[in-house]
Amino acid sequence: MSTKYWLFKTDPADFAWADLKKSKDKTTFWSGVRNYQARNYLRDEIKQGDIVLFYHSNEDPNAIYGFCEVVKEGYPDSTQFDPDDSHFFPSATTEKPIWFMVDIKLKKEFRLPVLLSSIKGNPKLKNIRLLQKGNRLSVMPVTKEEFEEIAKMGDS
DNA sequence: GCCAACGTTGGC
DNA sequence: GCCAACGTTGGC
Repeated sequence: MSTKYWLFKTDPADFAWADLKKSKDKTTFWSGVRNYQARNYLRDEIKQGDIVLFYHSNEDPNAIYGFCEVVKEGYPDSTQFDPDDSHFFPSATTEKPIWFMVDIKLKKEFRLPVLLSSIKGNPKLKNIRLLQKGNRLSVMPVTKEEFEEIAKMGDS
């Protein structure tokens, strides 16, 4: 089984790289995704051992701070059942959950965050999903080549 | 704060 | 099943 590579977006006001670093075992559950395409990735395609780039959106500057390893595969997102949670989803039941999450553990912090502007300036990354016009997916695949290029940028 | 792009909702 | 209205995302 080969490793796959992903990019997760987060608004740092909600959950930032610094929050992950403070988390127990540097591990967190990735809850709150409410988009069906992203849900399908979380439920069906993201496997233990896969690698996840960690991207901050709505920040100045936007950047990838490092990457994580998937330590638990898709399971029901508990926030969908909690009426007090902003991600509560009334039509979901524990028998028929709609939304899923995975657990990720910090694997490596980049020496230098890889800025969105640097990604845009790198011809090798011109096809990356992140740069596609109107792209709003918060969970998206990246290729091995794209991951390796970004990891190199973060280390140099 | 603006606004383009997009996903979802709901009336028909 | 269509599609207009609406809310949200996210870069600038």
